[in-house]
Parts: sequence; structure tokens; C-alpha cells
Amino acid sequence: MSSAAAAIQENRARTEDRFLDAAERLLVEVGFAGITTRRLAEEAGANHGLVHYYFGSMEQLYVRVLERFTARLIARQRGLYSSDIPFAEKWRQAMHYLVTDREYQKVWLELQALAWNRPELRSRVARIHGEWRALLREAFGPVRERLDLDIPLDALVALVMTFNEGVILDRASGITAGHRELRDWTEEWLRQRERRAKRSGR
Amino acid sequence: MSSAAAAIQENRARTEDRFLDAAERLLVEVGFAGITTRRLAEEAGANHGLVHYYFGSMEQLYVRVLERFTARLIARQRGLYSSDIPFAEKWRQAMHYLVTDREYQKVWLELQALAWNRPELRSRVARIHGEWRALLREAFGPVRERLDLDIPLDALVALVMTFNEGVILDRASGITAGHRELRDWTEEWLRQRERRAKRSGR
DNA sequence: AGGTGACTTAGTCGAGCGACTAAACTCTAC
DNA sequence: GTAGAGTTTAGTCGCTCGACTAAGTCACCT
Repeated sequence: MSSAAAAIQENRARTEDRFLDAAERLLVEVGFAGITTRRLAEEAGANHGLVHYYFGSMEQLYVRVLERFTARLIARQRGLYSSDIPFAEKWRQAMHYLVTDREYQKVWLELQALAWNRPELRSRVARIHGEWRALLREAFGPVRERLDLDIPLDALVALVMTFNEGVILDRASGITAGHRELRDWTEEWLRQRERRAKRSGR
Repeated sequence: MSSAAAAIQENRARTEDRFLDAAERLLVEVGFAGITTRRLAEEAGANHGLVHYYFGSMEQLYVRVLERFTARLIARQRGLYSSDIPFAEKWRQAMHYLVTDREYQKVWLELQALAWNRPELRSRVARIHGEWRALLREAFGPVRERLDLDIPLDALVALVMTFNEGVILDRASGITAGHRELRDWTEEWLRQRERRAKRSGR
């Protein structure tokens, strides 16, 4: 591809990202139901005709927003759980995100709400969820062995995923009761299990 | 109040319920963002002018739908956890609802999504959530003592609530992986703890 | 029989929506 | 300097929306 053509594609990608970034900000601010072509264009600092020019339709724009966001979500999860640090440190970092990352969580929830009533987007969410689960199975398999946890791996991963999602759902409604206690307890529990595993030579 | 006036109020309540029932069905079928005055009236088998006549505005109708639904939710939770049966049976029933009650859960999630961007509705959701938590503290306090669980009550209740919500959120996207394993494990774990508590005379 | 209030219908209205486009602008290549 | 492709603007269009209402119906009370 010529450098001119590459520059064209780069410029196009940059403009598309401006719209996608704007869409994420609006997801946080007003939710998916409050986004219109005009409001989006205003937030992106461009003309509303460009939404059709670059994305074809609002539905297509939603598809792109979901794809881009979920790719980042999986990359972040992968960066978190596949790193070379001790598992307890990974857990502490995951728990920190869980009780602090409000805007990120709002985007994710609004996208899921958007997807509930759109089969194509639901499939994407389900697929991403499957990738996340595979990541956690890889991360928790060895931990379950080492700490001698008496719970099937599928149940353990489902528990970790679902309580994480429950905390995110709570926070979207301004609910934080019990979250810190839960986080502190998981960290302390993990610490004790690690200590016990060390003593028994695992 | 005269019997004529009572009949009027009863008729009014009946008509309001027709609209509120219709709204819940549409929450399941198309989600909150897909509900309009005309679609709602059609689903209720009435004229769309009645939405304004009975509720004043769509926003007021949403308030009523949320109030009615959350009152039923708390009543059902109360009926479940405050009954006189053994705790393990309560738990089994709660878990059964969790993996079967699809439409009920869809209504609840759509209402929460509706509430995320409306302060008045968010407050109602947060309040309902507080009532649910208080119910679970009452139910789990004695269980925690009896089974000698090494977890603070607030953390335990938060864990139970958040994983329940996480399962509901998953199911809205068609995700059920790990749910049965998790349910089975919780029931088996509870059975073993109950047995152990019995042996040590608690 | 008539008055009154509750209820319902069949609209109307202004606003905003998504989709789309003609025209203009910009940049690059020749 | 011009042609062409990409980009952007400033709209337009038909449609649907929520809010609202005039007019009609019904039931009850006097």
C-alpha cells in the first residue's frame, strides 16, 4: 500500500476513534439510550452527517464501540492475569480496579444493556465473556492446585466472575455497601491460604 | 369513602395495573429503550392518550413500574428468607430461582439500566438494595454463627448478593457457563458445613 | 331527565430523530 | 493548474416521539 493510501487509512481511523471516544463518554454521561447522531457529533466536535459517512448507521457505530471496548477489556484482563507477578498481587490489583474504575465499568454495563435486546451484540458479549472465563481458568487453575481449594474450577471461576460483575452492577446504582469488606476479606483469606500452602510445602 | 368512590378507585387501580403489566412485558421483550406511549398502549389494549391521563408522563410511569416491581421483589425475598424452613432449603430455593427465573430477572435488570441515568430511580434502587441486604443479614447472621464461618457478616452478605446479581447479569446476555457448577457447589458446601456443625453440637 | 365526573378515543402539535445527499472544501498526484 | 478522491458541511425528508386536548361516552347521583 502506498504511503498516501496508508495516510488516508490512518486519518480515517483517527476520525473514527474520535467518534468512538465520544460515544464512550456519552455512555458514561447519559447512557446508551441518550445517544443520538447529533449529540454524538457534537461531543466528537464534528458534523452529524459524518456518522453516516464513517459508520453507515447508528447500529453499526454501536457494533464498533462494543468491539473496540471489549478488545481493550480482554487485553487488560490478559495483562493483569498473565503477568509474572505473584497471584496475590494480581488479585489485589484486580480488586483495586473493581472498587475504583467507575467510568470504565459504566461503559461496560451500558454496552451490555445495549446488547441485551440485539442478538448480534449479545453474541459478541457472550464470546468476550467466554474469553474472559478462559483467561481466569488459566489463572486460577494453578492457584486452586497450590492452595488445595475444595471447589471445582468451573465453580470457582464462575464465583469470581459473577461477584465481580455484581459489584460493578451495584456501583452503577451508587451502591458500595459491603464491597470494601468483601475485598478486604478476599485478600486476607488469600493471604492465609498462601501461608498455609507454604507451610505444607506446596 | 362511599362504595361508588371505592369502585372508582378500584377501577382506576385495575387500569393502571394493565399498563404496568404491559410495561413489564415490554421490558422483557424489547427493553426499556424500546417502550413508547403508543407501543405501551397497544400492549395494554388501550389508547395512548391514557398514558398521560393516568400517569402524567412516561417518566412517572417508569417510577410506578419500578416501585411496584421492587415492592414485589422485597416481598418475595422476605417470603423466602423469613420462612420457617431449614436454611439449606431456603438456599436451595433461592438458587433454583436464580438459574430459572429469566423474565423476572430481565425486568429487574432493565429497570436498573433505566435507573442508572435517573437520580430519583437510582435512589429507589439503592434503597431497595439496602432492604435486601438487611434481610440477608438477618438470614445469614445466625447461619454464620452456627456454621462457624470465618468471614465478616458484611463481606458474606455482599458476596452472596453480588454473585447472585452477577449470575442475573450473565443470563441477560445468554451466558450460563459455570452457573450450575457454582450452584451445585454452594449446595454441597452448605450440606457439608451443616453436617460438621451438627457433629460439633451447634 | 339532567348534571357531573371519570374515562376513552381520535386526533394534533412541535420537537427531534436517523438516514441521506448536494455542494463545497482540501489535499494529493500528475 | 487541474482532476480526482476523500472529507466535511449544511441542510432535507419522512417518521416517530411525548405531551396534550376537544369531543364523545358512560355511569352514577339528585
